Amino acid sequence: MKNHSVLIPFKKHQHNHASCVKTALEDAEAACHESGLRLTEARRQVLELVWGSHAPIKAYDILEQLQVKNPKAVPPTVYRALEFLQNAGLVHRIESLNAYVGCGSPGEPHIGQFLICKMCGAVAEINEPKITELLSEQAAQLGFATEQQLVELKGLCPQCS
Amino acid sequence: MKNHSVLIPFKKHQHNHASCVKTALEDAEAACHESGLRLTEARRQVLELVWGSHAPIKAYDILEQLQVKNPKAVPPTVYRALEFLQNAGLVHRIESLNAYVGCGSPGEPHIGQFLICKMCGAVAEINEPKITELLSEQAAQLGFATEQQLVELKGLCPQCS
DNA sequence: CAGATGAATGTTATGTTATAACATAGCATT
DNA sequence: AATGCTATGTTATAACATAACATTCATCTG
Repeated sequence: MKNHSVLIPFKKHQHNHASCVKTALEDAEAACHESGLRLTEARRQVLELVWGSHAPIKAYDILEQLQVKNPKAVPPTVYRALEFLQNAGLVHRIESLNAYVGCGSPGEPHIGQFLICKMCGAVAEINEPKITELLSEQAAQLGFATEQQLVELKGLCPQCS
Repeated sequence: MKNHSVLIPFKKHQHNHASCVKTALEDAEAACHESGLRLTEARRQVLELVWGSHAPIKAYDILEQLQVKNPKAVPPTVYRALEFLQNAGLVHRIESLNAYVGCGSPGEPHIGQFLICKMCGAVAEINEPKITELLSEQAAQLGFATEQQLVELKGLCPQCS
């Protein structure tokens, strides 16, 4: 029984990484075209690097890799691209790691919940309305009007536990 | 009807800040004595500064205030104290703000959930088992064994909304 | 197609957050 | 007093992020 709320499942070791990145980039192109956003070369390259690592990747690691193809890349280059990609709903920032992951449902802004494996670093993104609703509801009982939710769970993924 | 799961409620403007800090420090002393931990002067001072600000306070702001009383304080002074206080369950780090708040139930390690007001910066800490359980449960359905939970909601507190 | 406009990128510098690594001091037990 | 452990002092630097201003590029408009 497939759980449709899983946006990025934990990956099997053997999955075809190259084609999975390719698909993500094509989806991103489509989503940007759809909404009139410009997925420029710099942005596309950063997105490719983010997807290239299934574990969350840090800004300066992106920078280092980016500099191979683009020697004049500097921190603002990366942070600007990441900002764009986050606004476009193409990547998420993992607050507890200062790192970034590709988003599982590009183009549709949504509330993501993240499961982060302490052992292998893999991340799964889920979008479980039950969680979202319970959180908003509990907050509302205290008179708090929720605008953003941050949910990050750390533990062991199926393969590591 | 009081909700016992609220560990640190949003404060009224008029509450007696000084006595509220004093109580927190006394509780901390007691909790440390209980568990054989040493609440040294440096640690006590940092804890006092954290409680002195009801909004989350940043490490370098703590440092600046600490230096008034202790001119040789440097970043490691503060970060070591904060690490101790976190392990002792006396303060929590708010990941999305890189800042720290006093813990509402000192000494008892627990999973805290935070409501953060975007307007005034106030934070409320709750500990709602329903949330904790739902998160663990949903994760478990994907074969993920949760060890830590991070829940931070941003929005407007009762006074600001 | 020339010129205007705004978005994107280049560039330099710096701000902010956090830790490594090693030396010294303080405290508790023998 | 000698030992060993915990805490603190000290210096330096690592890691993360943005400000501010200059330049280039794409797109539109007349």
